[in-house]
Amino acid sequence: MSLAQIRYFVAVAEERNVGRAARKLRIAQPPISRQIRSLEDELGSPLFARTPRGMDLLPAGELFLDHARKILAAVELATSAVRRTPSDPRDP
Amino acid sequence: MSLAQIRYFVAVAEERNVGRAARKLRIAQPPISRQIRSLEDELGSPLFARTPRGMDLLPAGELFLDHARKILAAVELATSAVRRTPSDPRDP
DNA sequence: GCGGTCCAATACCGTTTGGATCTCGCGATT
DNA sequence: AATCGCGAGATCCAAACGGTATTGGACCGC
Repeated sequence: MSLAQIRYFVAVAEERNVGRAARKLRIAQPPISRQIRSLEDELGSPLFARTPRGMDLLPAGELFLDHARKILAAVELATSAVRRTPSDPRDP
Repeated sequence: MSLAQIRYFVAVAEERNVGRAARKLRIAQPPISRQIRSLEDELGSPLFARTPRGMDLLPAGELFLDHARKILAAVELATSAVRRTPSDPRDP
């Protein structure tokens, strides 16, 4: 599992549509399809139901979405925390 | 930033030594050096002080270590949560 | 019913990234 | 002074990633 996969997953879950998620992320559609599938494989259960209109979150997907957001928030918190802490106070 | 980088960082922080961290992770030493350096570059501040004996955590490193552990814990929590939630109750 | 449209999935390719191996340079220890 | 352990750099190769082009399936208006 990679942070990129998690970001892709959240985008698709929010857009309920791979193509829109791709445009939002400024990336092509196929990579997102692939990463989502690979994420599902790794987790051992599908996260979305594929419909002709797009992607519907399954219960497992809803559950994972909560965790995914927490992970991304933790990453942002970590980076901003360190960025605010120069090793030398005269640095910034 | 990648989850691998975070895992490497935690291992080095715990071992205070790149070589030992490498052995623990069953990976070679140079990749870890590179990833740590790339992580520091991305964060904009060094996390370790390089000494002839190994690596000493700087204050920024201590700070990041807390966050890093939380990130990894969140990832583990997310995966185990989903793994416990088969889409079909007859699955497992 | 039939072409058009929108969707995700697949196939293939070029590039990038990541790890392994080998080597060097620096300090500490004796 | 010699050696040992450490992190870092350079290079090579394999794996992963993203992009383009294309396919296949479900719904739409006509």
